[in-house]
Amino acid sequence: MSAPAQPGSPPAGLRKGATRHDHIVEDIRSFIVDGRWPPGFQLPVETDLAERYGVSRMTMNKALGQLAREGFLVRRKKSGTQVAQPRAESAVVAIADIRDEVRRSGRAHRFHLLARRARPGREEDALLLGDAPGSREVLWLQGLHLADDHPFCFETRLINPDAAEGAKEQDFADLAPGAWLLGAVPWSVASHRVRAVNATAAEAKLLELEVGEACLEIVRRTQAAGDWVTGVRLLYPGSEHQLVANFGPDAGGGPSRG
Amino acid sequence: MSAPAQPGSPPAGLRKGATRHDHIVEDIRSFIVDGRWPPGFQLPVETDLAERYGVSRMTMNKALGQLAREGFLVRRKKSGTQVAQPRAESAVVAIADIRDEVRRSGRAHRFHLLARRARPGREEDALLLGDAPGSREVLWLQGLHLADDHPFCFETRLINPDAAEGAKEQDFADLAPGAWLLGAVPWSVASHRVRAVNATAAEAKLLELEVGEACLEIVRRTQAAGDWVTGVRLLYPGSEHQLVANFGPDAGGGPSRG
DNA sequence: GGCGACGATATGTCTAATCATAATCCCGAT
DNA sequence: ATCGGGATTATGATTAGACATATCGTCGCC
Repeated sequence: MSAPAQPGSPPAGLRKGATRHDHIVEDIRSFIVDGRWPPGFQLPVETDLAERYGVSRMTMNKALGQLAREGFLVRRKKSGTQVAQPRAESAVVAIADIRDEVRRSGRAHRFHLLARRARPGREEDALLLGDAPGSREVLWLQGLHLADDHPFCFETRLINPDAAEGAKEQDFADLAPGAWLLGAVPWSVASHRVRAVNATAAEAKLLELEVGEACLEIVRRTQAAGDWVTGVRLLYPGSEHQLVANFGPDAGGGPSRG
Repeated sequence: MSAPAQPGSPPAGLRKGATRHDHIVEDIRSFIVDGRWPPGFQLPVETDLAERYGVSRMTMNKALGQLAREGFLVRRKKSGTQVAQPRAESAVVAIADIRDEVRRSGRAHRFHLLARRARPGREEDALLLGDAPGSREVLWLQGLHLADDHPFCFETRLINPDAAEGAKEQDFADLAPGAWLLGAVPWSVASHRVRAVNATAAEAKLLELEVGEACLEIVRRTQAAGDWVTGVRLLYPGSEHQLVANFGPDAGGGPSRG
């Protein structure tokens, strides 16, 4: 192995818009991801690196701290800083917004409302909401997302009219309820569940599939201020749709870990 | 609406192990997620907040900067700091390590090797690897992950013997290749793809399903130092398996966004 | 009334310094 | 030889201060 290439050389080659610690983060990350610094590699001490890069210890600390939060480095007092071992074979997959998803593939997005009812909550609503909504009135919707007028996603949704002000007055004829809710609901903390299911006869007809064809089912429950706002089930043709992730060692210490 | 509850009150109630900026981050985040500070809400200026919390501006800056990176706040010079609008209906789903997954459900994990061959690369290998491996020799494996001796996941894998030193000598009879690779490969940057597929007759038999039943397919390609290390296809019974995520507005500015 | 320049303002970044904390090393006593 | 305790060391946290930068308002000129 011998000594890996040295960092800290380029004080001149500063890209515009990049701060010093950004530059250092990218530099060190490149050392790690391309293998020049293997897992377990012991980095020089903070003060040393700071001197090599020509920055103060605070700036170096910020850069190393960020890399540690991202999971590339492990830092322990006295022991110093080491390149992290690859963690479990875990990863993180992004679920995109439907409109963005369709548009990114270069097609036109359209929403077609199939059904809309205001009715009291039922037991079966717990499938979308986790908890039963009680006997309060809920808004129930079904619709189809189209990409270039081709079926893309079948949506079944419950909305809490108490939490989503103005929902009762919306007819959702063309506007997808998800898009409308984004602008109307004060905040959302959501939980998602992804499964594979076989298309029922009705679903197959709507999505223009064979009965029993595998579909990707995403159930999302959205809350705000303790109360549920909406629960939605999205059904994508499995052959067409896919979730993609590109990731290094860690997801980067996101917000809701507690 | 009126004035939301004030922050900065508790200088006394410091939990153990929590730093000051951690405390501030949690405090402000709670204001946002439970709706006391709605989207678009204008926060007091940094110096003001710092004074209220009894910390320096640097510490306050660290806390606000972290919340901004997490996506809860939007900061612009002169305009000040605002609570972010809920972004697209996007989310992030975690893919866990298979052993962890099984063990977390309280069952015993076991791997059963079905086939193992060293052979030249083929065109069809591109399905797992993205690119064709050329005519170099590859290691091809198939096996079944069991939870309490019940089929849990069907695995098909290609390994690059040049990148994974010692792979040729491993027989993988009991040790799952994923677990072995974690300890043998210097680093891995992986890309994942999740789809829904119908079980073929062979797959259904192995997983003890009906033919055509919906399954969750995860394809992972792992690289190290520019070369591919392994490509794997994991097939889970769709009814049994699910991916779950709990998230706020953003995934938190992870490592590989470029 | 419209347009441009300039100043005020809030955040962004960086520095040097200090204290805290945890882990390790090392040396001496038993 | 081993165990314990202090010294050492590297990171962690915090602060006050300084300068940079983007942007919003406003004032004055045309």
